[in-house]
Amino acid sequence: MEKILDIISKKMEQAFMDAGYDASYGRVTVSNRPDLCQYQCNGALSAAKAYKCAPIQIANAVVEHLSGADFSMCQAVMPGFINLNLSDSFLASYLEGMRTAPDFGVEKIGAGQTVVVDYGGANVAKPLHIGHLRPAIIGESLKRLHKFLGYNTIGDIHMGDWGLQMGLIIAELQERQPELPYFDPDFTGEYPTEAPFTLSELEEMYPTASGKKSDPVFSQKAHQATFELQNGRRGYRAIWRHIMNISVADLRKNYDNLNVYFEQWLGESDADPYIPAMVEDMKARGIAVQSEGAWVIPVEEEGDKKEMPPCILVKSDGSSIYATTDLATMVQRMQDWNPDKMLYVTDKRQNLHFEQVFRAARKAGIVRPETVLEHIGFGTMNGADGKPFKTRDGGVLRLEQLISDMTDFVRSKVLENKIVSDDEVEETTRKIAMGALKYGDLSNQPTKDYNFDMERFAAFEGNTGPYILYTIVRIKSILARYGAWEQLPIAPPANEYAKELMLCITKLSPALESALRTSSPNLICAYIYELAGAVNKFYHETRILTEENEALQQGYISLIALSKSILEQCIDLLGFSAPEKM
RNA sequence: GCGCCAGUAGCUCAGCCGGAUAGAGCAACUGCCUUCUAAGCAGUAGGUCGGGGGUUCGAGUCCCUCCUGGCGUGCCA
Repeated sequence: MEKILDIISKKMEQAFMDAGYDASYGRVTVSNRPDLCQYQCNGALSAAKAYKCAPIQIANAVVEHLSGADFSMCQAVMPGFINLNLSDSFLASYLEGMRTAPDFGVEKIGAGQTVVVDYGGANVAKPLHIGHLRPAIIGESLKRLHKFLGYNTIGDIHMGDWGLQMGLIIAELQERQPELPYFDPDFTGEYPTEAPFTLSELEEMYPTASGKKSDPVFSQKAHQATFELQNGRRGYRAIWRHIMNISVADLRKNYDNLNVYFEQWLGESDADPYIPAMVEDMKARGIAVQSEGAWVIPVEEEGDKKEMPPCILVKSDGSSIYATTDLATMVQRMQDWNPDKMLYVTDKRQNLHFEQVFRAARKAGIVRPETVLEHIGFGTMNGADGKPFKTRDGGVLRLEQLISDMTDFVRSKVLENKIVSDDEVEETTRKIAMGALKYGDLSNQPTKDYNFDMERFAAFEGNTGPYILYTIVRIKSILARYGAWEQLPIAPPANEYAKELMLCITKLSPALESALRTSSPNLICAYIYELAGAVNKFYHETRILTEENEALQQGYISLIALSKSILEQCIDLLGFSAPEKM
């Protein structure tokens, strides 16, 4: 469906032309003075200079040429604003269009395009910690938004599964259990199918090994093991598969728990096979040059304001680096999926790195010239005190722990309210906790640092996830009591609160498109906060179930039903869902 | 040094391509439950939009400059 602003802008542009002015002045915006009007056009003000006359004259002339039953009011006011109100019938028919169209008539602007969202960054053999929360939540939301707007979407977790960490674990395992067949170079039989360690042992081994990096002997062994693993040593590959199996199962469980699902579980190891040919090609074509012992891709460009260090492709010791892996991953993605857009959701401190990699990719022709490459650099999540998040003993907080803290907090509130039956407490708690956590994160601009304050996120008032959920639950409750509501058409607004709500509903498309364009799920949050507010005002001022005029009541019901559907759709884009009661 | 980002109410943050009176939430205070869930609604109070210049009919928004904070700046990811 065409957006309302586009519909009225076209009419306004036509009116400007009919009045003898350039159509470009006819852009209409949502009013910033809702007490005066619903929509406004400021074009007469900017046109005044070009046409050397008073803005009010232009506005008056334009209003003369505006026509149609779509407006209940259009007037020119000093110094030259053009104020507009939609007619009730137009509003109702537009909403009825949204109600009956698939996906509320939101235009599929991404149809035919493929986007890859790279948003995991989890490391194998290391439990997810608090730092993995933002990429998971933001990435999942951006992926769902793209999908809703018609893109073919591929979420790729891009695990860290190939570096020194693997060598460290292998070296550590060898010290503990040297008798294992994996370490016998002459072993030719089948390796055990059972891993020689459990998940918790694995999680303990890695930090232990990591702590021994300063020991030159151990460090040498770890580097050697990494090298041999990457060069295909049979026993080490077998250990690696054990680590992967155990670790991926655990990661999957944790991401499932967050309602985060990846289409692809690829990692750095999957990019590895593409590296040699890519590097050779870049050397041969002169894209990569030698510098200070390394092979680098110069990426500085005309007009750079800052120093742009080259992108290092091969380190001076001959090994590859994260830029190499990222470029090779692009090769794989272009070859397998040929995406039109790639989004990287990582910490904003990697901004320069991705700037370099993107430039290198374009220079080397790895991606098409029109392929969109975007780094969504998110800010740091700090503790409630504004300082980096630490546990009491100074360690890194595990993601599981954070979720369980939030869940416990929410559960006590749910029990306190005594609305939910005993057997539904857990499911309800889980949904509210997830809503609180995700909304608390996503309602901030992704690029900004923010403070994680459980008290505030799970507070059941104000601009929070639970407030949105509560709004949905209230509507559900009424609809359940009312009965069959699915076929009821939208009626013209019966009161001011209904009209406000209806106007708010029409802003769905622009809100989602802005969110996509700027990669900002917080715009979805802002939209549903406004929508929920409009619903609650309407709810408070209008008696719905006791309304005796049947036509009026049906209009109320269809309106809140549509509101509920949109709210539910939007929170699904944010990655959570509403309980039945709360 | 250079670059990027931020600075808006006591706190946490919105503010779209420059438009009319800078908006929410929290905290504080005040009303509204025998009526669809009060996790709600309504209201009061709270601002030199970091400072100073400039452009414009009009600046929180654009330009310059200064101050403060965070981050980055060739072989970690």
